[in-house]
Amino acid sequence: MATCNSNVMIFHTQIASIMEVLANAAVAEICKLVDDDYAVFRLEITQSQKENRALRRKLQLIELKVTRERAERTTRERVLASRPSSVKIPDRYRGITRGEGHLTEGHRSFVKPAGHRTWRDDQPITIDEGSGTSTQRVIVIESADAEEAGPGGSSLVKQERTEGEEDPRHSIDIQIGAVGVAPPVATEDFASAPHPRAQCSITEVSGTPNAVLKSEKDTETLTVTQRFLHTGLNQMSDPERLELGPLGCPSAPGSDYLLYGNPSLRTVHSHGDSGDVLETGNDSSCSYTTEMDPGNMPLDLETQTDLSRGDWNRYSSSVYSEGCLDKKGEVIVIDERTVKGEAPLTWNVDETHLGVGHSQGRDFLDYRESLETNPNVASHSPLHTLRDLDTVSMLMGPSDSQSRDFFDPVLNSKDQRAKARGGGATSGNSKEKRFCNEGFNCPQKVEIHQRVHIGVKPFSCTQCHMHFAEAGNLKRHQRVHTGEKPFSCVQCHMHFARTGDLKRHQRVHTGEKPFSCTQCHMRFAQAGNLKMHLKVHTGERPFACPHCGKRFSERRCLRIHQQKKHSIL
DNA sequence: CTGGGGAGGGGGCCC
DNA sequence: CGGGCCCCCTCCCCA
Repeated sequence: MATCNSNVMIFHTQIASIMEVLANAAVAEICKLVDDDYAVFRLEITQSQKENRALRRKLQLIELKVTRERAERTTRERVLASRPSSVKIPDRYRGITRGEGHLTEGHRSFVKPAGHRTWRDDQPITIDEGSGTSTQRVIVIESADAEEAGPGGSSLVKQERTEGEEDPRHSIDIQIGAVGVAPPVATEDFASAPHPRAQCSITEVSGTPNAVLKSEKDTETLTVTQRFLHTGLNQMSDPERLELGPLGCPSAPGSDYLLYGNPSLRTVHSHGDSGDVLETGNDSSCSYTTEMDPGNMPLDLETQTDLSRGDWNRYSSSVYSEGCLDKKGEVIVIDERTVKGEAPLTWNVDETHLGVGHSQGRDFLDYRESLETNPNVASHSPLHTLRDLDTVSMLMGPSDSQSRDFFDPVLNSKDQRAKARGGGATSGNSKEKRFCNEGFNCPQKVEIHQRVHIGVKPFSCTQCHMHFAEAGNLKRHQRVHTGEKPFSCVQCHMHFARTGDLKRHQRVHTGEKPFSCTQCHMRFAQAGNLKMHLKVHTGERPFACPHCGKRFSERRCLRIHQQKKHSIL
C-alpha cells in the first residue's frame, strides 16, 4: 500500500514537472510570438510615422507655396490695379471656324503651358489634315516641382511621331523667358506694356506639317482671334469635328449634329513667319486629352504665366472670381462649361453646396452661385487630384492599357456605380462623382464618361440651343422637333417618342404601381409621383412666395398662386 | 383656390 | 447606338 502511494506521489511529481516544462515552453512560445508581432507592429508604426512625417513636410511645403503665391498674387493685383484696364485679354475662350481666314482644317494643334503638369500626356492626338492623319504621343516629362526648374526651367517634350517626318518646327518648347523679351500678348495695348513675367512656354504638339507655333504676342494672331471672337458661338459648330480621332468615335451621321465645341478650349496662334495659324484646343480628336487640362483653358496673360508655373489654383480663382462668367459672347459657353462642368468638380468635396435635385436649371443656379461665392472653387480641380494621386498615371495615354488602371478597380463594380448614381433624390448629386472611379475598358468610353464630369457637350442641336454630351441624346432630343413618335401603345394607340415612355404609359393599362409609400401604403405608377406624395407626410413646403411668404409644397402651386394673386406670369 | 394624384415630355447617364 | 433607368418638370384633372 505504502509502495503504491509512493508510486502515485512519484507519478504526480513527474506529471507536475512535465506540466511545468510544458507551461514554460508555452510561455516561451507565446513570448516569442508576442515579440515577433511586436516587432512587426513596431515596424509598421515606424513606417507610419515616417509617412506621417513625409506628409507633414509636404503639407508644410504646400502651405508655404500657397502663402507665397498668395502674396505674389496680391502684389500683382496691386500692380494691375495701377495699370490701365486695356491689358485685359479678350481672346480667351475663343474658337475659330475652320477654313475662315488663314485657318484651314489642317492647322490644328494643342498648346499647353509648360510647367503645368495636368496635361494628359502621352495621349495620341490625331490631327485631321485632310490628306491623312498624324498621330503623336506627347510625353511631357517635368520635374516634380515646377519651381525647382527655376525661371528658365522647361518641360521636356518627347514626341513619338507615328507618321510623317520630323518637322523641325515640331517638338518646340518655346521659352520666352529671357528678361526683356516681350511677353505673349493678346492686345496691342498689352504688347506695348512690358510684363514682369515674360516666361511663356508653349509646346506645339501638332502633327500637322504646316502647323507652327509662336508666342502669342503676334498681333496678326490677335487680329485673327479677335475676328473669331466676334463670329459668335454658332461658328464653333463644325460637323467634321465630330471625328473623334484616336478614340475611334465615329463621326456623327448627318449634318444635323453640330459639335458644340468649347471655345474656351480653343486658342488661335499664328506663326510670325508663315502666317500659319494653329488652332488649339477642342478638336474632338483631342477632347479626351485636353478637356480636363487647365493648361488648355483660356488664359489671360497673368493666369497663363501663372499656369506656366503650375499655379492652377490662382488661375481658376481668377477665372471664377473676375467676372469672366458673365461676359457675353464667348463666355456664354464658359458658363456652360464651368457651371455644368468643371466647377462642380469641387462639390464632391463639399456636397452641401448642391441641392437635392439636379435639374438643369437648378444645377445652373446652384453651381453658379457657388462659383460666384467661392473664388477657390476650382482649387480642387480633378486634375490636381489626379496629378497628386498618380503622376505616372497621368502620363499614360488612353490607348495604354495601364491607363485603365488609373480608375480604381476596387470601385469598378456595379455596387459602387450604383452608389455613385445614388438612389432616389440623392442621385441628384450625380455631379458629386465627377471625379469618380468609373471603370471603363475602352478609352472611348472614358472620353464619353469624362464629358459627364467636365460638362463638355459637343453635340449641338441645329434647331434649338440644346447641347448634349452624347450623340444618342441629341438624336433622341431631335424627336422633339421632328415629332417622331415611333412607339405606339397597342391598347390606346397613343404614341411615344421613346420606349421608356411607352413602357411607363402601359402601367396605365396594367394598373401596375410599383412605387409604394412607406407611410400610407399608397402606390404610384411613377417614382416622381411618389416623391411628390411624400411631401404630404413630411409637410415639406419648400416653395415660398416672395411676395406674401406663403409656402407651397410644389412649385406649380406657387406659380399658380403667383399668377393669380400677384399677377406674375 | 389649393392640394394632390395621374401621366406625359424630356434630359442625364450607364449598359 | 439603341435600350433602359432615373429623375425632374409640367400639365391635367379632381376633390
